[in-house]
Amino acid sequence: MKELANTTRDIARELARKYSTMTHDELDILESILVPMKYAKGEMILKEGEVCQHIYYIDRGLIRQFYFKNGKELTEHLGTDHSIFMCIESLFREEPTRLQVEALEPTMIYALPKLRLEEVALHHGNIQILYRKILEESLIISQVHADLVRFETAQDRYLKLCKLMPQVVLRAPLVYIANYLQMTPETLSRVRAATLGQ
Amino acid sequence: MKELANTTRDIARELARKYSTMTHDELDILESILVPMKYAKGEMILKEGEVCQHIYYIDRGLIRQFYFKNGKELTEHLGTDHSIFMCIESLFREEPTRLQVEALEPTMIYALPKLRLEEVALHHGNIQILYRKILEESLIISQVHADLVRFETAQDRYLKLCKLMPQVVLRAPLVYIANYLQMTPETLSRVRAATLGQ
DNA sequence: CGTTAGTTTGAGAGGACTCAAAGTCTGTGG
DNA sequence: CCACAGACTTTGAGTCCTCTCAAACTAACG
Repeated sequence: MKELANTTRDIARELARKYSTMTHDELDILESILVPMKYAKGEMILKEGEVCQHIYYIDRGLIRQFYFKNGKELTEHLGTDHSIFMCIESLFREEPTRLQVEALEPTMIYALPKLRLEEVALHHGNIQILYRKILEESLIISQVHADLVRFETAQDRYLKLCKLMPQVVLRAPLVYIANYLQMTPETLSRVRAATLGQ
Repeated sequence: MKELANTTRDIARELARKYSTMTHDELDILESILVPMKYAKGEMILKEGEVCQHIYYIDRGLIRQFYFKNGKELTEHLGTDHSIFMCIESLFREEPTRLQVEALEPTMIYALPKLRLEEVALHHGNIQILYRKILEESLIISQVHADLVRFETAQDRYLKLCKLMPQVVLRAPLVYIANYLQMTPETLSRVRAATLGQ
């Protein structure tokens, strides 16, 4: 248990450093609301119909968020070490998700419960700022992803993703990368074959 | 001037109602930081290279956000009455925008200066909540738009936009709607011709 | 070491693009 | 109030990228 507690503090520090600054008290509070969660490869982190109540921070691992559209599974997001994800509509509207989340590797997550985070944000300026920065960063990421797929050929989308998220490209199965880039697995396979030199 | 002040209060109430609740004091503060701005058709609201310092609330009018990519103008967003927009990367990173904003109709805007908003959010819980809800809503909207263009034919994208933003479809020039939906103007024109019955 | 999931390769079809030209609308000035 | 210039939209023809369907191949896991 000692070791777990230490790690939780590490993550609190990591979050503080990335998104804000913290007094010792605030760091204690942040640490106290973090929830460590461990998932095996293939395990579901959030299933359709559940309500998302956390902002998730991936310590180590790989996840995909996906949903069904016209009977097909679409990949909304791929996330890896040291990044944030959440099921936006479910989290903020407190409704059941359409977005499901699956661990593609053994994955260690530290979750911030939204309700607790909002409580402490009211009285602790730096945590308020942390929460806001997390939302801001998510907005920027969604904008960058939108740009990634806008008016680009399949090949260019892939090459840009390689630069933007090299870890994801190396570690995620081709099907999900293809899906995330809005192309079929066949097309991505051909793009890769054509790209080998570059 | 009397009339302008009244209108500013109206907008403060509108924002309070949409995004949070407010004490009288908080409503006064919110009103005091709102900046009314008026633009003629075709006028630029934000030019490339300027730093976005406000969250904009459209009282009446129509705007488009666009940027250049591979020498072409791409429409990132179309916004109309009673909606929020901002140049996300510029606003949060305090960098010059790549995103420009143009008024497509005579447009009345009330702007929230980010710096002032952050100041008052630190000490006024309801304004903090308002700010957060605005960010949350923006995230949801960007997700909905991402879904709109994912694995859909040109025709389906258009039909869905008609349901989602009918005012925009009625009032914006075809070129920008086409661009926003990730198709050429020619394609949208053909889609419309094929859709007349429906 | 077999079974199944995941990836590659092939052939053919189709949606959306490009380039080009004609047609229509809008607003300004005579 | 009409005429004209410029902007916007429509229509056409041909091409190409990506999709679909199908089958072979490879890798991963028990």
